[in-house]
Amino acid sequence: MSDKKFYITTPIYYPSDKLHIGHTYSTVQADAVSRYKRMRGYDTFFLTGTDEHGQKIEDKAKEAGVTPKEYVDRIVDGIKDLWKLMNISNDKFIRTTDEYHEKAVQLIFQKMYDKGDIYLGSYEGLYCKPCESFWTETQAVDGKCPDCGRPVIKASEQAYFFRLSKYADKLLEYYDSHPDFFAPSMRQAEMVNNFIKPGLQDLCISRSTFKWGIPVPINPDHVIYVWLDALTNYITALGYGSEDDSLFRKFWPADVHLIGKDITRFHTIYWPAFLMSLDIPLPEKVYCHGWVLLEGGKMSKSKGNVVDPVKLAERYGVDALRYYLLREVGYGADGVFSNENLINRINSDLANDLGNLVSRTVAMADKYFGGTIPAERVKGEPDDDLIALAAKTKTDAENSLDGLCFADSLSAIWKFISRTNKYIDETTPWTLAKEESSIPRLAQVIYNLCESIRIISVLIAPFLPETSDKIRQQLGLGAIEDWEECGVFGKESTYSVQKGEIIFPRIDAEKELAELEALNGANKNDYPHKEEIEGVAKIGIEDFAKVDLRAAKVTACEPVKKAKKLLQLTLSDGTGEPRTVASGIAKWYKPEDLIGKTVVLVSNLKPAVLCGVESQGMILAATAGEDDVKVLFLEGVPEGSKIS
RNA sequence: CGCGGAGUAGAGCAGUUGGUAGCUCGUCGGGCUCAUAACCCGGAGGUCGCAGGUUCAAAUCCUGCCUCCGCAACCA
Repeated sequence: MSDKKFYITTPIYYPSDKLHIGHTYSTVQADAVSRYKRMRGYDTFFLTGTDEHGQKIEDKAKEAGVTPKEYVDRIVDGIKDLWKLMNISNDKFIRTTDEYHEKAVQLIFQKMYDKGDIYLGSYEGLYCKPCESFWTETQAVDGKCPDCGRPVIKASEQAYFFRLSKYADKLLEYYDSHPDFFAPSMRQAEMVNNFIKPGLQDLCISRSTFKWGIPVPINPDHVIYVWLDALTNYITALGYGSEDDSLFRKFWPADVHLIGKDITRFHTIYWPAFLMSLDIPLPEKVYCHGWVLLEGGKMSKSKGNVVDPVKLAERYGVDALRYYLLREVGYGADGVFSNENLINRINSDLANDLGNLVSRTVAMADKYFGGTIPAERVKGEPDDDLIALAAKTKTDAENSLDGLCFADSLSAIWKFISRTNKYIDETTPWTLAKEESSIPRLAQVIYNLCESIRIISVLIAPFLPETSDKIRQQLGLGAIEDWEECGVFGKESTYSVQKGEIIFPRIDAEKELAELEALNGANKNDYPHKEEIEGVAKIGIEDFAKVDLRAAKVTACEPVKKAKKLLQLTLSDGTGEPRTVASGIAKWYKPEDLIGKTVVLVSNLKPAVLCGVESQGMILAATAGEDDVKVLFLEGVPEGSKIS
């Protein structure tokens, strides 16, 4: 083994539900890099796992009538199966409920505490259980979580805090001296401007409102709260804080933390600050990839997209799904998933270009030479060009992959695949086969094709491991010895091919899409809101009577400064006193659309300050579509009329 | 003026030391027949968001504006 090491991590996933295509995307990327680094001789450690504590899981387990551990065990099994299915080559799977992790986290807490970076304070606020987040009064007016819209509960508790504020300057220094820390680099400005410059708040790192967590060592009434527990997995997995920390000494610091862009803040601010507090070196790079979006917006069952990675892999093959994810989504950018795109990619890139290239080459070797290419060969015109591109492709693919640009790397490889297909047209083997005298030339052509395909089999191995094996089998080759063999054109002296199954069968796109449509149609219903309506709890008339609804006329209206979504309305509600209400409808209405109209006012809503405007109530509007809101207008109703 | 990103052929994207606008898919036409109705070649299709400016020359630099997106923030 060489002294080159490589340590890469994925986020640890929260096992409250089954994982979806986005999680698969993260993990597949990490897998591709890991395989590549291993092939290049790096001593590689690839970590993934699950973040299993928290109130949400405690609650879900209670609902299901099992212990939290029993609950997560079931889901974690499913996650492990998914990674097995996707051919993920992780070296370790950490669970935050693993004993060594819990012990190490307690030790970490103690170290930070001893250093004076943790203090006991008190936390007051409104708490959203599903999101495990505290909100301030202004954030959660109306008693709803700004994130998910579900009700929040009042909570005030003693809690331990981490002195995050202390590390602001050191963080900035680190960013400046490590220009590659953020990937893509634009995330740096985002974090600095939004969080560090306005002033970092100390971070709450304990809870006493639930039990499902790692106990705070110095106070058993508290459990350690999410980020200190979760982020530290990256070092506890290597044995930090345990008797045997040899892996930690070998692999830390991490070369890449691969994460989704939504958790950038935690990995580029909190995590480095934790490490500074512990006097541990910081990771080299945090790569924040984009999201896999669905056609027409977010994932939703009623849209009818099949996004369960297991179903996709079963239907189209694991490598087809891996290829699609790595090829279709750009560096750090969001990508759109659609069945149609997936099928097109499979057909054109995998079936037509790659699969068919292997198929026609093997078929010719078989037909003209009975499978084994003779030793007597003659070189010819386009050979050098093909060989030159093979060499260039290797460097191009490497450079892109070193920079985590998966799509670019694949794109370079596919250029070579195209060039190889073209080589067949240029050399017309079927013509050569007709003349006895040109048989040696034919042998050379077929040999060059086999060499090209062998090189391709190495280049695609990090991305499509199964396909690489299948191809090599048809070429009569064994396992790949090492990465560098894709730089040697002429490595094999000859080939004895073995015809095999079609690697990527073409998909009849029209038929397939129709079938998917039918599948979705089966569980789609004609009333899209049915589910959500049924999910709302019944209330009595006395509850409804608490809400005072009044007709009110809009006398003035203007946009709220520093707010994109808010309009400030002045209403006449029959009391003679003007009322100011802020409403988040700027996207759909202009001030002049509203002035003079009569709207429905919730008149007894507790006032709240929004962007500097005191909003004394709210007006009613209907969510007509996913991104469409209609204010309810009244006609012929005097101001102040009670509505019930 | 909160911070940042982006607007290039029907779709998805490349393209900054300024110098005839490219790729993939789709589309149209041709070639070939080894192959998975695959492969290869060619055509059509863009006033490079808008308006100014610098320059012999701007998608590329500068200024202003419009639109979209992400983060943050208040969708009461």
